[in-house]
Amino acid sequence: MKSEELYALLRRRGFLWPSAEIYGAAAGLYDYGPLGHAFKRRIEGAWASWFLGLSEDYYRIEPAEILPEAVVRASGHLENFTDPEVTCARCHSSFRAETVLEKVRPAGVDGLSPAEIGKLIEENQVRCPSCGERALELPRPFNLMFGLDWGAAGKERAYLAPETAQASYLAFHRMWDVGRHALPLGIAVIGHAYRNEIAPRQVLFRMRSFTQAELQIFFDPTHFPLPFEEVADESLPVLRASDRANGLSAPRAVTARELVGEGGLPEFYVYHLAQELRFFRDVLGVPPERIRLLEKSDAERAFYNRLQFDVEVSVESLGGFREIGALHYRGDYDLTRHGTATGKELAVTPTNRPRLVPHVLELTFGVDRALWALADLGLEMEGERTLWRLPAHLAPVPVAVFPLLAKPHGEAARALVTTLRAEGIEAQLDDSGTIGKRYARMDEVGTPVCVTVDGETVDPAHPNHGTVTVRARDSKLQERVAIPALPARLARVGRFPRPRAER
RNA sequence: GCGGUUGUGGUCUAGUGGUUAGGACGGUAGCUUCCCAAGCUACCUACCCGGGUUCGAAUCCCGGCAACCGCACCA
Repeated sequence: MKSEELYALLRRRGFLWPSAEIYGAAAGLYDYGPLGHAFKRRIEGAWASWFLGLSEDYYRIEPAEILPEAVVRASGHLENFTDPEVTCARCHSSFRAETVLEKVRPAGVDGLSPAEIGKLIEENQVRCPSCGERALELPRPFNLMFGLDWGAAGKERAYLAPETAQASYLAFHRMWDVGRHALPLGIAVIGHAYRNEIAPRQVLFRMRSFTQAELQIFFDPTHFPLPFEEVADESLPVLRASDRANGLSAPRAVTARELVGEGGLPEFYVYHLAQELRFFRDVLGVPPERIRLLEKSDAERAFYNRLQFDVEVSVESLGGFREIGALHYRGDYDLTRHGTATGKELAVTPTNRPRLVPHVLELTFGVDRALWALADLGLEMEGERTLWRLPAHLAPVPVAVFPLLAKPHGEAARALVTTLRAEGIEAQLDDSGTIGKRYARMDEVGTPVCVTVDGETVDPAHPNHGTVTVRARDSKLQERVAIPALPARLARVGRFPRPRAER
C-alpha cells in the first residue's frame, strides 16, 4: 500500500489527522483520534508488559518533559544537537558545515563559532559541493531542540526534551534510594520527545512531537546475571557493520549463542537483542522476514554509544527497512556527565558488590512509527474488502457486538455489551446500517471478534435461545456460543504476552 | 531549508472566468424479519487561507500554509 493511501484510510477512520487543521495545519504535528489513541495505548501497553516483565527491578516512571538548560548542556545536546549549516547563495543548496569542511579540517567543527567557520571557508576558498561556485554564505546554527523562555525574567533557558532518556538519568539517584540497592535497575518511560525537524516528512516517521518508549537499564558491566539460555538458540536476523562494509545488505540468520561466541558481542547485549526480536515478532506480530537488526558503524553511531543495533522493519509504504527501535550500550557516559556537571556522586554501592558508576543499556522504541508500520503491514485489500490482520491483543476495538436487526434485537445487544464490560471486556456496540457493513467496518480496523445477537437469541422457544454467533475476523467463520460462556471465551483477546513464564 | 508538482464534501474525483459546483463511495434517518459493503426513499457534508485582477474567480496573478517527489538534514 502506498503511503498516501494508508494515510487516507487512517484519516477516514479517525485514527489520526494533522494538528491545527482548520488553520491550515502544522507540519510534523498530528492528533490521534479515538481509534488511533486506543491503538497507541495498546502498543504502549504491550511494550510495557514485555520489557518491564524482564525483571522485578524494572519500573515505570513519568517524568517532566521540559529540561533546564544545564541538563542539556551536560548531556551534550546543546552542543551536539546543533549543526551549523551553510547555504550556497547561487544554487540554494544547504549543507552541514562539517561536511563542507571535511577536507580542510577533518577534526570537525565542534566548538567553532559561525564567524570562525566562515573564516575557514573564506581562507580555503571552499566551493559549493553542489554547483562548484565559491558562493557559500555565513553559516547559521540550527539546533533541533525547541528552546523555551524560562521564568519571568526570561534570562534562563529550558528546552523541550529531545529524548525521554535524559529524565531517566536524572531520576536514577532517587530510584536508587527508594529501591533495594541492587543492579540491574531498570527505569522505563513512555513519553513525548520534541525535535524541531527542518523538514518533517512521511507522516508519523518524522514528527516534531512524538512518543518514545524507552527502558534504561543501569547495570554492573562485570556482573549482569541473565537467563541467557532462554534465548541462546534464537535465530537473529543481523546485519553486522562489518558485513555492510563489505557490501552486504541482507541480514544473516545467526543464533544468539553464535553472536556471543564468534560474534564477539557481550552476552547481556545479545540477550536484549533477542528480546527485542521476540517483541517485534511475537508481540507486535511483524513477520520475521520483515525484521532486520542493523548494526551501526563507528562513524554512524553517537560517540557515547559503544554498541548500537537498530531494529528495522520493512515498511512497504515507506519503501523498505525503517528504524522503529534501537538498542544502545551507552557505557557510563550519561551518569558520569551528569555527575561531573552537578558535582554529585552518582556512583553506587550495590549490596555485596564493589562501588561503581553503573553502565546503561538503552532500549528505545518509537511508538508512532510502530503504529504506522503495523497498519502498513496488517492491512490487506481483498477486492472490496479491507482486512486488517492485527494481533488480537493490539486491536483498538477488541470486541464488537451487533444486533442482527436494530429494532427487535437492539435491546438484547445493548444488555450484552453491558455484561461484557462488567467483565472487563471493552466491547463496542454497532447497530447502524446492515450486518454485512458492520462486519466490513470492523474488519477494516482489525477487530478480531464480532458477536451478533439474532432472533434465535431472544426467542425463548428456540433451541438456540441465549446463544449468540461469534465471528472470527480472518476466517469469517461463525459459531454459536452461550452468553454465559462468552466472557471466558473473550478474556484472552486483550491479554498482552509476557517475556517469561510467570513464576 | 532549496527546487519541482499539487490543493474541490469524511474519502476518491468532474468541473479551466458566469454551473442550483456534478458523480461515486461514505454517513444519518426510514422501509425491507436482513449473518458478510444488497435494494429503495430522503437527508448530510466541499472549492486550503489571505490579498489582487475583473462587472463577475473554484478557475487567472501574488503571498502564505499544507501535502507529494527530488536534494539536504534526521546528535
